[in-house]
Amino acid sequence: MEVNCLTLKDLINPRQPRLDFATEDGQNAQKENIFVDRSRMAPKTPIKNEPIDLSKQKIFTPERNPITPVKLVDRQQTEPWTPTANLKMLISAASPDIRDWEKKKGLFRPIENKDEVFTDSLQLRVVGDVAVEKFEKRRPSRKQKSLGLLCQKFLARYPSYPLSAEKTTISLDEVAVSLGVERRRIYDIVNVLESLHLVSRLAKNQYGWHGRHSLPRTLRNLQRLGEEQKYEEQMASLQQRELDLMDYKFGERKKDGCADPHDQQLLDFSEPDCPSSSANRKDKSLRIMSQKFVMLFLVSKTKIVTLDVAAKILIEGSQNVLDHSKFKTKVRRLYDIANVLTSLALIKKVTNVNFTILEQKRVLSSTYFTDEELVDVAASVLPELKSETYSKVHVCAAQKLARRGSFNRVPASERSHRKVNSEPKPRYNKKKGAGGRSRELVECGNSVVPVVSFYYRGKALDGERVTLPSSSLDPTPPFPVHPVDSEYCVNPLVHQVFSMPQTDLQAFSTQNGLNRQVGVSLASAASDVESLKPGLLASQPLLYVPSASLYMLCGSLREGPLPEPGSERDSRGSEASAAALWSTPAAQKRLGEERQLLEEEEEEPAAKRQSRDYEDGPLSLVMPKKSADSSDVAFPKMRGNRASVSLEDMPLNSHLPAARGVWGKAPAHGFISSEWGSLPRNTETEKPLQENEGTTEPSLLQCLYVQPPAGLNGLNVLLPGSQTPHAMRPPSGQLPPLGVPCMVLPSSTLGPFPVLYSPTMAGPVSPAPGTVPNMGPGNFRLPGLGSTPHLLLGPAALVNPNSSTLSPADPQLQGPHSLNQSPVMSRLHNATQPTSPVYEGHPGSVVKLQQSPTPGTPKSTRHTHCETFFKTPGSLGDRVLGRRESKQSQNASSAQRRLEIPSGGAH
DNA sequence: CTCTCCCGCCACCCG
DNA sequence: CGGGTGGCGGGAGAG
Repeated sequence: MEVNCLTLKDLINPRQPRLDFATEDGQNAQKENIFVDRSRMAPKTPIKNEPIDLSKQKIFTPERNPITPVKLVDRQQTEPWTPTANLKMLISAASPDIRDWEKKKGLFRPIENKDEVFTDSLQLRVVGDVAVEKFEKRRPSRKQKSLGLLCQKFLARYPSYPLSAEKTTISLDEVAVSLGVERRRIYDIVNVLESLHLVSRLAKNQYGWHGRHSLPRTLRNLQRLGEEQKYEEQMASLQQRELDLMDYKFGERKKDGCADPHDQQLLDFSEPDCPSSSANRKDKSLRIMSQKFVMLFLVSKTKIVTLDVAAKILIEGSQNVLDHSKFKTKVRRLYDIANVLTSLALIKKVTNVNFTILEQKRVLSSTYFTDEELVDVAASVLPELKSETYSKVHVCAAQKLARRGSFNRVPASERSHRKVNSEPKPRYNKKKGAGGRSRELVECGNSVVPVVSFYYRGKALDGERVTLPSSSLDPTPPFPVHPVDSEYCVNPLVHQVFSMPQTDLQAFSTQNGLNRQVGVSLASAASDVESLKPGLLASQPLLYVPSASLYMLCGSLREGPLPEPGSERDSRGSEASAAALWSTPAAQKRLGEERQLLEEEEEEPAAKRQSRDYEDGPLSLVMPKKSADSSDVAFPKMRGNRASVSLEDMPLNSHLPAARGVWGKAPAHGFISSEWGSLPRNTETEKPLQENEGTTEPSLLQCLYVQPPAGLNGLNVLLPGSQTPHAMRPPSGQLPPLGVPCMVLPSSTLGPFPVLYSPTMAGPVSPAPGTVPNMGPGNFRLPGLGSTPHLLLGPAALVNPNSSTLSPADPQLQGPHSLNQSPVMSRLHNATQPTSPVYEGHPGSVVKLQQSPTPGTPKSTRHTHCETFFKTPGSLGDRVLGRRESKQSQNASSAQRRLEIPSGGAH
């Protein structure tokens, strides 16, 4: 307040801004994102050129607008003294909020300092509008300060696909200043980018920009790692655990204690990896977390991951303890990571509805997918579907559920249990009865909404869609698309969806280890909840609404040119060169730690990998140093080359078909990539949807609705289908025949959950009916997609997991992806191998029908590729600020504030 | 109220 | 050892 007063006075006399200000607000100065108003201090000098004098900087941040700090433009704005400017200043002085708001504006502006003109114009514009805007907008919303936006700005500075020859160095100090934020924020961004190898650390304060060239490869590697680590299984087991927990609570603990075993397994897994459970700082690094997080998406059939689930998995990976505080912290980090990944267009937040099924704990606030969007997607996928229909279905279903109370929000009272639980509770322990349960469920995973990411990327991100023919994102659609003409009917029978009996569902879920969500939802489907835990009730089967924290992978994550053999090599070459360029000791080091692992593995022959699987803990690969060592051991040969080497994913794939089968998985590169890659998708991004052909479009999300077999009472199943027709087919006809009338629902509704499959269903899903008999219980996945969730299980399976018959015969089916809950699966690393016998006999194992992604699949569709929004390569001025400055800034706070950036261009 | 997640303290560890 | 990094979690904005 006082400060404000002073400010006002000062403002009154605009011409003489008080330098004193700088000192006045010391505190504020420290805050991040606060922009220093250099202009006041030295109004005319462009900020860039000026050295930053932190001591002088003022905290005040008025923003750039009026006077925008930024450099610039000196005078233009200068005009601060224009009436408008004055007004602004006054306002700003008077209202902190306004000040902030202005700041934000600045942040958003394009960062390119270079475009002075641009900047200037913007500023001018801003100035003109500002007054008005100020009043209106008031402070920048918190969102404006988000890491995501900051990241976008950051990315806007560099070309997504820099020329191989060009080497761009990133000065953290400079960037921080440029963006007007504290360096700390930049670390967050850079760490995530580094985890994906978009940048690499060259030296202190210096990072090298690599761009997305190697992203596809990186993603493939991550996918592989994720598979090896059995993340998918972990997710499944996590869910299972929760289910078990539920049972437990109810005193119905499963006899087998499958859950326990699962847990145990998980533990086992993690332990190795994380050797010292040490919470080694590194283990917890954002970089690693980021990689793991990405792995989850890659491995997920649905490509949808909830932060809650991710957090749990990550926590488990490093430690067994799952206390609330840790969980909370993890989630916080995941949000940070998710924001960056979102900026990269690699993932997208998926949220359709405001209610969540299982949990209700969260109300979704943001809606990324509008009904319209969904419609578009649907249309693209299935031409037949009218968008209207689609939307109606979706909406209706949601509404219906809502009406039915499916989506209930958990009463606050119940929710509160969370806090209660926060005590160091043992994992899943809930103190609260029902309430607790609901929570648990929630955490597990909530929802899922299979959605096509690609399309949305454009909207969501609003960035321009970039298309790079060669480097486009992976075409692989997240969900398999069913051929239009397939048996599946697009019949929106929403109501059917609701009809599942709880018990059945529950049984399924429990027995089969379906996702918790699924199980829950199913259970809840039954209107009676009583039998079930209260919390659970609400959900309906099919429609899962993702919680706010739900994110989906955009596209397959594959970017860039892929896999054709030839192309791959090329990319490698480029990578190699890039690597070479950047091969500084520091960079190497890190790379070695993290990256190397990935790369090396890639090259590793399948056989080797297998052996190695055991060695490496799930997490180990990701882990930096430690892992590196281990990796060395494991993969000695790779090491030297890693840098140059790119991966040979292809070979691997071939070796491990099963593993890679899932769509989305990197795997199939050979096939998939080539397929996809070859398809010309360029620019699809622009109209991703339209492409449609429905069949071809991979990315769509579709859900197939399956009619329930007799046994299931009314259990309707939706299958996500998104594959292209071709893809869908199981390679060998392994697919079980599904004769199901299917409804196409947005995949989102289904989520990653398993679908129920009933033998009764007659029609074979795939054109070529698989030889696969219906195994009773078994999950199968839709053909074509790896992503496809495996779903259903035969009753038998339900009953006795072990008994379930898998068809061992098909190795493919067995892919790791199977949702199978059984923890056991996870154990079996080998499982990945197609041939591995391990699967056989695997209890309860889920059978994978096919790996959909099957490489073999012919057409892959292309996907739209998502790229970064901004491709501007702007170069930055490179002036790096003196480090000391930066340092000061830290202390002093704000050096950062300098905003040169203010360039106005908001994009 | 819960979900997000900004912000910045302060420990860690590198150079 | 100074200082760059970055884990961590309080606390507040947003819905």
